[in-house]
Amino acid sequence: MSRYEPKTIEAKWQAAWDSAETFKARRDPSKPKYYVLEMFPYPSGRIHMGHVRNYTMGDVVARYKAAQGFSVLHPMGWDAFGMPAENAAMERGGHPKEWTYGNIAEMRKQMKPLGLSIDWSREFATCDPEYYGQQQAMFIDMMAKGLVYRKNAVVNWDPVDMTVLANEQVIDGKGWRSNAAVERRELTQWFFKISDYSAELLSALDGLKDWPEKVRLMQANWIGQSRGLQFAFSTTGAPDGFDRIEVYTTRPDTLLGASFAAISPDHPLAKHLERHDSAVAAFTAECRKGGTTAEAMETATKIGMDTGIRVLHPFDNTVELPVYIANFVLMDYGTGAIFGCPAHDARDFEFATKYGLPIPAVFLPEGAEEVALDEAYVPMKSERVQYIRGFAGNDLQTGEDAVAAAIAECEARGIGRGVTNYRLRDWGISRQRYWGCPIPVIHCAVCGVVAEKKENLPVKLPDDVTFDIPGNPLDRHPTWRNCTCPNCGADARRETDTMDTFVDSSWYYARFTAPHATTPTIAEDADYWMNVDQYIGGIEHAILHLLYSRFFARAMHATGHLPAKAIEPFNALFTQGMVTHEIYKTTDANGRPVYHLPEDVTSFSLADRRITVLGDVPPPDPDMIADIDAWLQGLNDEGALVEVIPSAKMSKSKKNVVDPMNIIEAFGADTARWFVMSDSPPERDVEWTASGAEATFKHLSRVWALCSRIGDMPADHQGVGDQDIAKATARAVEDVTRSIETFAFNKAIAALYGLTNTLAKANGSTHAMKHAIRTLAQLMCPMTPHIAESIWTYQGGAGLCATAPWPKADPALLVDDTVTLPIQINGKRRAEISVPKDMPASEVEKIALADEAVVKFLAGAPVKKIIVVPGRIINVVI
RNA sequence: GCGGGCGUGGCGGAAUGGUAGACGCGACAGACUCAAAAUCUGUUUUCGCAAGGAGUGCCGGUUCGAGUCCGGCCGCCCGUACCA
Repeated sequence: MSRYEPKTIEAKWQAAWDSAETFKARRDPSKPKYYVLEMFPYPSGRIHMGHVRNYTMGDVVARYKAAQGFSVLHPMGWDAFGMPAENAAMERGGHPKEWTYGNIAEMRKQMKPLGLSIDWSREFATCDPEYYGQQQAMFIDMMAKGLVYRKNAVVNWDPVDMTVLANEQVIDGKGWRSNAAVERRELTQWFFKISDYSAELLSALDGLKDWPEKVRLMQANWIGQSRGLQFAFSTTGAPDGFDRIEVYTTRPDTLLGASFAAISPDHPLAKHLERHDSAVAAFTAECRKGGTTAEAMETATKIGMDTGIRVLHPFDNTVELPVYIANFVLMDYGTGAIFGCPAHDARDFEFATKYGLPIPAVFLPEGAEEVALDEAYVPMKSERVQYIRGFAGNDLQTGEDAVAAAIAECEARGIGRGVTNYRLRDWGISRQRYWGCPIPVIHCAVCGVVAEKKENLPVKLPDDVTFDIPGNPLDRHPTWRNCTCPNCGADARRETDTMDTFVDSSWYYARFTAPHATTPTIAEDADYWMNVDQYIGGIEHAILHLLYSRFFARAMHATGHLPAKAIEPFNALFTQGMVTHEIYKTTDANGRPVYHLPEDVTSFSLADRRITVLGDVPPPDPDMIADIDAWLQGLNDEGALVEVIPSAKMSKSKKNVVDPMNIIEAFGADTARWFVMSDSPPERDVEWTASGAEATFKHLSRVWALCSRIGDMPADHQGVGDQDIAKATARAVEDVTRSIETFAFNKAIAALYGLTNTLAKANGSTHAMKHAIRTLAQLMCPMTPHIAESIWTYQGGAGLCATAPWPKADPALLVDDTVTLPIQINGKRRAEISVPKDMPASEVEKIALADEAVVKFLAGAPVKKIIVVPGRIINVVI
């Protein structure tokens, strides 16, 4: 066996897998199936270490499950629509299509050398007409089911990208991609009725046992269920048509603490008033101005304007409350109007204090006397309080009980009704962009909005477009835009909005089960392959992508494209951490930071200092160590001292990136794969270090050398310690198996180091050594499949290592005949003894008490108690 | 503010309530070498020559026994927010 040359063997084995179609997913009713999916990439043009980590994790699971005898589906595709392609076209010319498919080809070329066990025959891009045509078909089906609608809506308008953003895409008042301050505009938009499923999307979270608790919580908070009372105030002095104002409250138990009512600046009453009253118009304009930027949100003070209108308290018509327009009341939550209870709401308190409104307390801490409040008293709803202005239930009760009693009482009196509210809004999917899935509808002067006929699908994007003017090229493309009505044949006009790219990624997992079908899915394939057994991706998709996918699976079931069992499409979810790297920074003459690529700096360890300098500087003479500073001063610009900023997410602007291609070139894919799986637990960030990568390569070289040594052993070599080798191997099988099952890849790798070290020191018989290293190859195969194949073949393994059944540990080898038991005295470890594993506790006790060290420690003191945990520990209490 | 997570050697991190620090990095020493690199063999929580102490952010509790469970602090990270 020659030297370890990853390049040679990796290309060789990848070709062997290809020609054997090792990873082709086959529907095999005789086998259990396993569907592993990693979140598919956006084709930005280059793969990064995050991709390597994500796809290696999925690959470890896929290869392991295949070895366990599952029929595995492990596909790959491209989330290929979206703005960057258009931006590239605007900046550099060219066409989004060419840019996208060029990037896909480039990234596929970079991904293949990783040796992932992917069924590439199922590959597709969401911008393939074959894919988005089926998406259009489903859109039409969803229209028929009433899951799609159009409405005028105030939307978040991104002035840079010139498009509408969903609420989910607005972060701190800024566009999630452009980072530009979002404006408000009113447009007619297409929506998916995700809110129909609010209650179910929330309650079904409980069933997702194999999802991270964190993700379930984030989704639950996003859906935002609340229970409260909706009721109407009667008004006095209001314009015609506004004799009632509906309000929603989650604290109806505090109704007798009401001191004002407030409506949103976007409330219909406010809009009516502003048309007739310039002072109101000025005020509402003021409210709308702020409130988008991050600082404005932080510093926003509560402002209000008394409309002069009064409402009557529902319990007492003689009590009148003023109606304010207030900037902190949101139109799109509840009814856009509130009643203010300053005593028990911090926000209302601030408002009432500012405008001199009364602050009557409704309840007090248990046992307290009524005193003037200097801040709002807002106890937990689970806390018991003393009601002094209650109207339902006991005087002493918890907030929860009081709310329930208040709702019941109000319903009985006919004042309002209990309502469950959700924060989740319908999903606005219209985008005024070119590079997306066209919404397949036609606007006809006679028939109105009509769905395109399915036989005319896909509604393909036109190729002849330009991006020299901002806005949507589809809008100014007459031959594409003009069409005939599918209903009446009259001249009509195509919808020019395209779909949010989150729609594309909301069902790709289902499409992988039948990627080239002429319907969105095929029942038999979906039945066999769904659900995704293990989904792997970044935590950044905890809310949007995963919530939309959960909705879409339900919609696909409702429209007959997925079986009922697939409405929760992802059985298990794993969210992996990022790959981080140090940042190397110097400062230029103007004091501005300058960042340097990892390959452009050199680090040394000198005494207890770590020195990092620019350029490829040879390490200092050991004699200089005494005077490092003098040595440093002797360096020119080339060797300037570099500031090292620890562990940050890899980012091009900070130049702390390591190109996976360079690593594969230098050390091979197996090294890259092993390194990203070692050290850190997969859910945490992993720091990429050059020394770690090198150490990995050295380790794989050692394994290679070990394989070579075993291969050179004479067939009749007897050696010693075969039993120990068999035990160490069985132990490793057990540990690696359990670790992979629990996603503890770092621990699996630790166990593999352990077995390698044992074998390197062992001198067993040729037979025992060969068996052990073949097992080692199999255990390494999910992580480092190429070197595993070479070892497997070299040591006489049959067929491909990738298709060999996963090794099983002989349980007899996992238990030792003798065990070492530590002896504690009063909980402190003082000695240890070695005893046969099934020695009765009474015997163990005797031996322990007779132990020399124990006798010495006891010093004759009487033993109060002795605890023997079989096979574990002995504790003597004195 | 609210919700969640996490605090263990120089570093990344192990540890079903049962020998704290597996495994890796780094460092140190030795072998090989004219020398260096590579490789191999050791050592490496800390105080102590040793015997023996101490030790998992801090304080307290439960337990024969606590990194692990409970209560209270401190610190860091993530998510989220005028949600009535």
